[in-house]
Amino acid sequence: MLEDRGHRSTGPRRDVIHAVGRTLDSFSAAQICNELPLVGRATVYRTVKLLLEAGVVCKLAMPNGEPTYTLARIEHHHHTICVGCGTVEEFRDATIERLMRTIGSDISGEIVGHRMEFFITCQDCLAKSKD
Amino acid sequence: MLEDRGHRSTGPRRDVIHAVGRTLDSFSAAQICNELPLVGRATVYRTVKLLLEAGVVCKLAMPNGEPTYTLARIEHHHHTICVGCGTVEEFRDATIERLMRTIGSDISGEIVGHRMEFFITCQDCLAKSKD
DNA sequence: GCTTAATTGATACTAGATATCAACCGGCTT
DNA sequence: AAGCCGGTTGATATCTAGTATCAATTAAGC
Repeated sequence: MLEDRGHRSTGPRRDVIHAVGRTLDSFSAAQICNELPLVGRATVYRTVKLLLEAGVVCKLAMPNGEPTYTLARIEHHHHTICVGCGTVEEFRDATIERLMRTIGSDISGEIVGHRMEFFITCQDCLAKSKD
Repeated sequence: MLEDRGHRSTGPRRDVIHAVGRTLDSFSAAQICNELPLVGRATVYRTVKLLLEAGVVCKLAMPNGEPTYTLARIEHHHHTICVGCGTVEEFRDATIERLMRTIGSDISGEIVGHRMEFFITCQDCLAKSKD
């Protein structure tokens, strides 16, 4: 429990964090609420927000706009989202980081961050679509 | 009114489209509702959705996640969003498009689209921050 | 002008998320 | 071990963005 950023280690928080840790690729706040009926909705959202601020999870939007959270395993990364099955994966590419630096000159103002998502059809879905 | 994609040209729709056309960089659906108290909320959302489907406007998320719409003046483009004043601008760079093609090999699966936003501090805000 | 199907808008509703606030409890002190 | 105290909790209410319903309206073709 690497959380203490000035916050208390409480039962509900541990529960939420464990539930999040158990997820494979992505999860929604509602999902966590279902898994933990004993923990209040508000607490789930609050805890997820803390994790978000701590950089432990990422919040991103599915192609249809529905918000989703994912565990951030890699420091700085982007995401691939399969439009077929919704699977989210982390992805990092040096080319992108290089691009960010070179592109700075094309933009008036100072780049302070960026967000980038790739919508893909994953191998599994490609295979399935061949039926 | 380049709208007719199989939809009727009605008063309320024209109102919404004019209101959208009047916006400078970005707008929210709620904003349009305020400007047009005579038009029902549902109709505003419906019309914006039509414009979205027609590719006339883009929907994107501000740094805080709040959804915003912008007029799409350029065919395929990305956005810069000033974290200071929230101004949204369109932006297009051949380097990015090239990147998309080269990056395909790093991703397992087939890229069907991408989303990319730059968070910046614009010139105005940079100037202001020097006080 | 008439017909008809698309459209409208009031209302209700959903989902994601935050505000409120009294009760609660983690962590420290003693 | 007992006690304090502010951070935390969770039931509830509220908010924002957006969609569903459905009777009443209206655009567009005849």
